[in-house]
Amino acid sequence: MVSRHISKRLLNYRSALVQLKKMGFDYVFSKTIGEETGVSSDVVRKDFSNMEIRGKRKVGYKVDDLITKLDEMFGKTCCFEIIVVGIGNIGKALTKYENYLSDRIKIKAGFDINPSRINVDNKIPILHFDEVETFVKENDIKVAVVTVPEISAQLVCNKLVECGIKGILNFAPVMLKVPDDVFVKNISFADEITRVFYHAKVN
Amino acid sequence: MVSRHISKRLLNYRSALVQLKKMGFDYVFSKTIGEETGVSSDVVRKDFSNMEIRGKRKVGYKVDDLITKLDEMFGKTCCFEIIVVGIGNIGKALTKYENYLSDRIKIKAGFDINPSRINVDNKIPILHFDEVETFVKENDIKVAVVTVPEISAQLVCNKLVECGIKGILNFAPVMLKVPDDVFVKNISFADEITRVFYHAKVN
DNA sequence: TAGATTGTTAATCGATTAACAATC
DNA sequence: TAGATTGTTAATCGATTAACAATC
Repeated sequence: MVSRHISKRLLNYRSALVQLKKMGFDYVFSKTIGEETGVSSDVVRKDFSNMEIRGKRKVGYKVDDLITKLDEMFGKTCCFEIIVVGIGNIGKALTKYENYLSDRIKIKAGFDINPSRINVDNKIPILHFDEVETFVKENDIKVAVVTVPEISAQLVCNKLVECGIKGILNFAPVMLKVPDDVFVKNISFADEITRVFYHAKVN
Repeated sequence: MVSRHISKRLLNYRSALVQLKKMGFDYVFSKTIGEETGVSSDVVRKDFSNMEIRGKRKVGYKVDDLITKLDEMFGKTCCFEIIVVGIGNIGKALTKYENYLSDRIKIKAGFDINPSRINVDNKIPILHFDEVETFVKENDIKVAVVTVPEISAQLVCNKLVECGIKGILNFAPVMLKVPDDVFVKNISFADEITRVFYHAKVN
C-alpha cells in the first residue's frame, strides 16, 4: 500500500501513459513520463523500481506493461461502482455527464431528499435518500460521492457509514468525521481556488 | 510563502475556525482545532508558531485573531475574481450556484466556444471564448477555472497564459503544461475516485 | 566506442512526531 | 498545588534529490 502522495503520482503516470499509447508509443523513457507529469525522471524510475517494474536501458519501459501493472494495483476496469448523494448543481453535473468520470467508473444511482429531483426513469436513477441503505446493501456499494450542502454533510456521512460505505469523496466544505476504517477525501472548491491565488502570488 | 501542503492545512483551519466562531467560541485550544481538521494539536501549535500567532496557556487561541491572520495571509475578502472556461456540466454547475464557492470568490464571467451556451444577460455572463483576451485584460483577471474537454484543455490553457492568467484550477484530466511563473492545480474526478477505492481498500 | 538510460545506494531535505520546559 | 496547555527544541520519519555503477 503506497501513501496518498504516491498514489496520486502513479495515477498521473497512468493517464500520461494512456495518452502516450494513443499517440503510438510502445516504449517510453522515464524522462518522457516525467515531462508529461511534471516530475523528474529519477522519481519516475524510483517509483517503478518500488513497484517492481523493470525497463530496458536505452529502450525504456513498455507502455502496456506499465498500464497493466498500474491497473492491477488500482483495480481492474469496471469495478468502480459508486453512488452520488445530493443532486444539486455539482451532483447533477456528475450524474448527467458520466463519461467525464472515464469509462472505468460507473455511477449506479443518485440520491436526494428533495422529491422534485427524484427520477427513477433516468439513465442513472435518482432515488430518495431514504432508500440509500437498501440500495447500498443490495448493490454492494462501497464508495459514495457527497455533494450535499455543508449543513447536512455530516449527517449524510454518518448514514452512509452506517450503511457500510468505506470510501467517500466529499465536496461539501466540511471535514467529515468518520471511523478509522473509512477513508474520506475532502475537496473544497473554494479552498482550491484560494490556494491557486496564494501560490500564483496574485494577491 | 508556505508549501502547498501547508497552505491546504491552514485553509482547513480557517473553515473549522469559521464554524467554531458560529458556534460561539471566542477562544479555542489547539486540540479542538486539531480534532476538527484531523491533525494533532502539536501540528496546529507548530503551524501557528510559524505564523507568529501566540495563544494563552489554558485559554487557547483567539478565534478572531486566527481568522484575521489567515485572511491577511491568503488575501482579503472579495479579491478572488475568477473566470470559468468551458460551460459544460461542471462549468455550468459552478456558474449557476456561485455561493457554493463562498462569498469570498466572485465568478466574473464564463466562456465557451459553443454559441448555444452564450448568454450575456445571465447573472454571470457567458461569453464566447474569442472575447476572453479582452475580458481578462480589461478586468485584470489573474485566475481561471478550466472545465473544457480533455482534447482542448492544453490549447485553452495556452491562450489563457498568453492573456496574462497566472493561476489555473484545471478539471480536465490532463496535466497542463505552463511556464514557471504560472501556477496550476489539476483535479481529476476520475483519479480522485480511483484513489478513494484504493485507500479505502475496497478493490 | 561513446553516449544514453536504467536502477540502486547514499545524501539531503522537509515535514511530522516526541519530549519537555514554561506557566497559567 | 496539580493539571492543562502553550511553544520550542530535538529526534524521527519519509520523500526527494544526487551520485554513480551497470550496460545497452
